[in-house]
Amino acid sequence: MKNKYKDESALLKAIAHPMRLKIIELLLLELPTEGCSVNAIQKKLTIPQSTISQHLQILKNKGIIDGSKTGTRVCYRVIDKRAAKILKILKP
Amino acid sequence: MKNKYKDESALLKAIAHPMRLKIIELLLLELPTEGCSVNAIQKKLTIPQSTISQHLQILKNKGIIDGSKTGTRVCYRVIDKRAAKILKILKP
DNA sequence: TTGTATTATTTATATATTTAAATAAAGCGG
DNA sequence: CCGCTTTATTTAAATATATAAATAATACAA
Repeated sequence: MKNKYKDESALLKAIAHPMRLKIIELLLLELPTEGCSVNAIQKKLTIPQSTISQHLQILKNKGIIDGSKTGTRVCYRVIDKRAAKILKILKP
Repeated sequence: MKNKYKDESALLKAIAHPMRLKIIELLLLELPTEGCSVNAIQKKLTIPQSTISQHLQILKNKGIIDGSKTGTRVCYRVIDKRAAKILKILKP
């Protein structure tokens, strides 16, 4: 049977968290001017680094973001178009 | 502080379930020809009535759907435009 | 009124998610 | 090499979610 919405719900579930929505917003909007590193994200939010890394891994595992490492830093960016579209619907 | 994404994540979380996505799809697409009652929904899916009712209450509590009762039946319909838009993004 | 159909709620259990601290790993500067 | 910075992972505990059975509530029909 088709139309089981398994993948789709997994995508939504990964996005459906206040912190992760905020992270996606940061990566979409402030990535050009400010940084895209974990550290840059952490400076914006007020939560421990490990928590941020964990959220980033959740997003990465679903293919919503991707990270490119240079030195010790990792620059994350949003690669799933649907995530960006959904964010625009939520905050038009 | 603004932009906490609390409401937005609650909306997504309510939608982020295979069964609930399917229910929303049914209500959006088959509501004209087929029925919009809990029973009509149950005939499409293969899960117990109580489970469907519970999913419907979750969607209703977030204002995603609304139900109008006539007799013993309740006709549900999607009232949140964002939910419909998100579904269209997921299944274009 | 009695029974039947439809939907909602309660209860219990299993599973998943969230969080932060602690620790590990990996690269760079001195 | 040593210490520092940056990021990831593991662990444990708290909280939330999902599921189905059982039960309740309601309206209608006979």
